Amino acid sequence: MDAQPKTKRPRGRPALGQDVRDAAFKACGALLAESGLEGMKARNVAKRTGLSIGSIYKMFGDIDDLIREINLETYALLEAHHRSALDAADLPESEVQARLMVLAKAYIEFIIANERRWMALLSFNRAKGGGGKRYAQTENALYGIIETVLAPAPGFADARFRARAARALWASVHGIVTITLPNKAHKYPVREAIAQIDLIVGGVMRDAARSG
Amino acid sequence: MDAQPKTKRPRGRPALGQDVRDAAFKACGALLAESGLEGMKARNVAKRTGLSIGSIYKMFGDIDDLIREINLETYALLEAHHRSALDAADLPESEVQARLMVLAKAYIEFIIANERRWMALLSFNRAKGGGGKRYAQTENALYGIIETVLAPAPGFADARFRARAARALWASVHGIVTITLPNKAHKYPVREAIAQIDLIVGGVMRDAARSG
DNA sequence: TCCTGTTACGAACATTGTTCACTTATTCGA
DNA sequence: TCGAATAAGTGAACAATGTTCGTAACAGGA
Repeated sequence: MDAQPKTKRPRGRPALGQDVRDAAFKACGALLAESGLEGMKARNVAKRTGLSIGSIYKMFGDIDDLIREINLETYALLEAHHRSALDAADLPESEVQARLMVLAKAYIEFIIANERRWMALLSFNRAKGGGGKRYAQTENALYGIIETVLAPAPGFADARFRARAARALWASVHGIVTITLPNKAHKYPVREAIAQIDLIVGGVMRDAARSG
Repeated sequence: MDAQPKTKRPRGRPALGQDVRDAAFKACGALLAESGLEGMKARNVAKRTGLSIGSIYKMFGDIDDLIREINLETYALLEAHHRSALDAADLPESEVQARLMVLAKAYIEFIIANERRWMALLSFNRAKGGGGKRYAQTENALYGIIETVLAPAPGFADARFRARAARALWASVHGIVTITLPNKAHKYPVREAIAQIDLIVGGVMRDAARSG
């Protein structure tokens, strides 16, 4: 039901529909994947979608808003990728360290598969600050995954400690991946990143288990 | 001696001297500190120094080159700050974990005191890639400090392992600081960052001591 | 004094974000 | 059926900024 909206259209030229907006947004994603933020110019998006510059501005506000929206999508994709990797690994919940490594590797995979998207997110956030509440929400979702994985481990019974550890571990993985993957000094940057992550995660987990 | 250069000036209009270049570079630093990369426009630098735009381009190549040079200076300042903090703390070399925490706190202090400089470094490097060999060199100097501090700790005798651990720890601290300090969710972001760092560093150090 | 080579200068160009007066498409009322 | 009203799309035009390059300024030599 309610396939046809009961609200009569007001008079005036018909507005561009959600479908057009979606197409334009998709075009942005394609542009980003092809040539990074450099390629995501208002005029490029307009050309791709057959719209005028003015319409792009009507739909997305200014370019920064558009980039924030793309970045939000990137976060969502990242979260989805993490969840599906964890599902696919199908490890018992007691295998906490192994499950954390699955997440870390999923992060690396995601970055490699979505390099420009990821760079766009980082560089934009550094330069102009994050996107407020909606960003924070998505970040918390990510931390939530880690907290859940961490829960059964010995030494992580306290929820407050677990929350802090989840954030610390996530940030550490993020730092390692951010610094190591683009570093040309390593012949196998992925291996090196994983080794470093293993060093940190292993250390923290074993220590918590013993001191717990 | 050799106060006056023996090489006669070639004919032609006198070139802008190194002193002018230094002044212009300093002006860039001031501009950066005042208003971030946004303020470091070619025209602003020209106005500040009383030079023409053309001269700025002659001296620094394009704007990206200029930013890379500023970033290189930032790295150097950071390294100096680390070294002096370590000296000032005056802890025995055996107090490895405490000395690592001194370094981490020095990092935090530096970021707070040089917020825009630091953001410029990160966002530019994310967006356009680092500055090649000279960057790598300075980064290695930073890792070198940590390796040195790490050396006396039990479990870090192997040089290769120590090098990896130094990079992993540095990256972790970097990640934590990068994510936590700008995060408005925390009432005391500095304390939170230090607590997270302590969790990671403490875990890794104690684990290494036990696993030998 | 004039010539020549070097360098600084800044007007001019290209690109890109952004706005807004105008055109277009549609509905409503007569 | 038609014109008025109105909402929305359009793209020329503006502003800011990176970058280039023809020209003027300057210093040494003839």
